[in-house]
Amino acid sequence: IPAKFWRACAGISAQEPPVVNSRVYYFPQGHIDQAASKPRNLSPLVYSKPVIPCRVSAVNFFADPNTDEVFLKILLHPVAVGSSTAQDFLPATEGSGGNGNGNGNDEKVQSCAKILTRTDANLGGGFSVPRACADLIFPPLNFEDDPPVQTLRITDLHGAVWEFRHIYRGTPKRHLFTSGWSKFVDSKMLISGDSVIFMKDSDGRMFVGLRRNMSPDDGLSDGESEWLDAILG
Amino acid sequence: IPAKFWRACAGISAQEPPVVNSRVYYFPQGHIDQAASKPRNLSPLVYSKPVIPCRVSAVNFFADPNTDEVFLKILLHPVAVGSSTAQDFLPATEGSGGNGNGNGNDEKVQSCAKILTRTDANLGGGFSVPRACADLIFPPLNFEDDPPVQTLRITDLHGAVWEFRHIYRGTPKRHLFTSGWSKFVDSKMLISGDSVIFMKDSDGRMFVGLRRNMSPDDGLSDGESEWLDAILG
DNA sequence: TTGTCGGCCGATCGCCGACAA
DNA sequence: TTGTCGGCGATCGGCCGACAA
Repeated sequence: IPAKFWRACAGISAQEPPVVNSRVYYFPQGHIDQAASKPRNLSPLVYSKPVIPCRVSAVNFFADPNTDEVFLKILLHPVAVGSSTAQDFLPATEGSGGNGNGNGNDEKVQSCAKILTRTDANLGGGFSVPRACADLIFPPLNFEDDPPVQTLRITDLHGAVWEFRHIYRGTPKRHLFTSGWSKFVDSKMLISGDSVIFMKDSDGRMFVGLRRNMSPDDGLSDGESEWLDAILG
Repeated sequence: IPAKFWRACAGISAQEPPVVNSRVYYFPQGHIDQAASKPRNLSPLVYSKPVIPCRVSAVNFFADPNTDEVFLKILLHPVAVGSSTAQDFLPATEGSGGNGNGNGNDEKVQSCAKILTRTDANLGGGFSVPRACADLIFPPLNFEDDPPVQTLRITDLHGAVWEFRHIYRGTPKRHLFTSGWSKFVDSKMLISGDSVIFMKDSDGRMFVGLRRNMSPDDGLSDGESEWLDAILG
């Protein structure tokens, strides 16, 4: 997926991806400790060392086919210790060689994220569209219509297109998604606490990405929370 | 699973399972040709031979955890060619040594199979219980009630219990499953042409097994069939 | 005896404005 | 501006007898 989408979906709390040709340390034991699946195809010699100086030879951006969660694949090559200086290992924010990430087309992408409320995630319910999202991302409604309404076609990070009925109604007036939203929540298995990120590129095409809630106690109904509290004391 | 259930579910067209200690021929190439997954852990020497005389050392009965389809695991041990006679390789119907299959408790099991009609398989619909099934397998209804009705608890081949509302009604009167049937069809992903087999052991406990339809053109709606016919000419 | 259909009733889905935070 | 709720209309699941094969 394009780096610009990755940035928007990873969110502000995510670390900036490393830059191609920058130098980093690889900690084999830390990798083993934190990785969900064991690293493969690495010689036992690698594991015997506490730290290995490396050069970032490639950074690629992906979205998980099942969960839509974004992640990176970072290709590392070991380098001789003598050929580097301490400065090379500082967190790089600008390319130290060939303004990298294989993505020169870093056009501006407007994005708007929202954490889903229980009402948003409730199946059969709709989605309260944040005002900023409607103004910045979606095509303007014709407010002479009563009610103003349009059907949006928004692409997810795998290229699948989702349709949402976008309507401006109620008292006081507000932007809502109705038809299509429920199917999206169901398909993506979204629960309250998760986030959706709506994006628009310079051509006006709209995209939607997800960020799953990592806090374990969230995404439960009030009843479930109380029940859990009772069990855990 | 018990051999008696396996027999009932495999049906009359299935070959009788081999008997323990009987002698059979193993055809490696035939195995490779017909098996869905390649046989493993066999030395290349085995594949080089067209046929290998074997002794059946174990026969075990299983039901696929996902599809409920019954199958056998037959453990073979190669035997020296000289130690056998032609008679040993005839299809055995009675044990040639130690009345086998590890299942002496072959009590009588009453069973009744039915091929599902479109109406049976239609989600939201019921199930027309064959008269023989109601008479032979299920507990008798109290025909003084109006309508006669009971809830049956029937165990599948994995030990899961399913509830069916069994009612005798309509004009003319007939046996039907209503509540519970739809969920069963959905969970087991049954389509018209598949079969259900109801069984009762000597203790009166009821069981249900499945047999999937192997004919490829079946299980389609009329519209789908016509459409397929049109494409295929 | 049993396969298929139309009717119909109740449950659920999902759209709505009201209201308050 | 927007989260939650109750209302309620449309849709669908699923139970029913009629009727014919």
